[in-house]
Amino acid sequence: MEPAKKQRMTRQRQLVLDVVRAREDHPSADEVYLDARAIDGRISRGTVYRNLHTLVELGEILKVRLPDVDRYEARTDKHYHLICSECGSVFDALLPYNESMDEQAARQSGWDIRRHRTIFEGRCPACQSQREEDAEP
Amino acid sequence: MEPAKKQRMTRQRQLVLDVVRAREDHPSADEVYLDARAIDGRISRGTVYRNLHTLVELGEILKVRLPDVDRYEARTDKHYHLICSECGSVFDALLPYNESMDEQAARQSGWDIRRHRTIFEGRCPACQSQREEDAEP
DNA sequence: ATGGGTGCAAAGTGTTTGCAAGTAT
DNA sequence: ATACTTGCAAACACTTTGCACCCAT
Repeated sequence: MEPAKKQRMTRQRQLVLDVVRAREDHPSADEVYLDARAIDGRISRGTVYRNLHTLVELGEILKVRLPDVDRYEARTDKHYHLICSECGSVFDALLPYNESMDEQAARQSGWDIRRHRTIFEGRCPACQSQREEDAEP
Repeated sequence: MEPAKKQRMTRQRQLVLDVVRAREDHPSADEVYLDARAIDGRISRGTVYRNLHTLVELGEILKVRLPDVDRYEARTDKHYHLICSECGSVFDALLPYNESMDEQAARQSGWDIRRHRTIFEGRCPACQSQREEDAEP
């Protein structure tokens, strides 16, 4: 295992953390960069990417792997996500994390299961109402 | 909605399909390309990517979205996956697809949920035994 | 002081696409 | 004959990285 070097809290790292915490949605790395850039002006994309990784390692934020890009959020407990296949927006699901699925999967497979990640796909309320007209004939 | 043009079954498309069907694991696009290339020699990466997409649309194969790259498989029913965080190998889970989670999520969120995708993360049996020595003290 | 962090820009990775030629129907 | 498909290579989108300088501890 690695020596686990001690991390510093730099101005930039704090800024990245603040930006993620300030957003209710699930910003991509680039969106975090743009927000941070609006405040710092000199911060670079590389720094944002590096700090997002570091903060995930530190357990300060969560990375959500989605079809197109990775997104980040300040909520760090295990939970599920909903993604709208129409507009691409992402929300946290209310449905509680199902621990027993990990036990079941472990028992059946012989794997040492650490966790699972679940993403629900569908249409969000906004996109549903926007499409009331094109129902099947 | 689009006109839905009629697809042709070209030699290359058939080859891509055959290659995915011939593999028990979950090959990436590039792995499919290499297998196909071993048989065709003239097939290009672009063609493999295009045909993987087409075959997914046709429902002939399934795309599995994983952390690093997308992978493909011939099994097309809804099912879960296990990924080993050590060696990266991917397996189908035995655990049955839980339809009621979609209903629950829909009820709670007001979304029109079509499906969910679940990936279990852990260590496969091979990697577990390979590491028996570094147990916690 | 010193080793982790930053900004910059170049390099990677995996995937998509424009185009002229080829081919399934 | 028609229009979908191919091979090629260039273009893309997102992310990582080498390097010299900087700064939190």
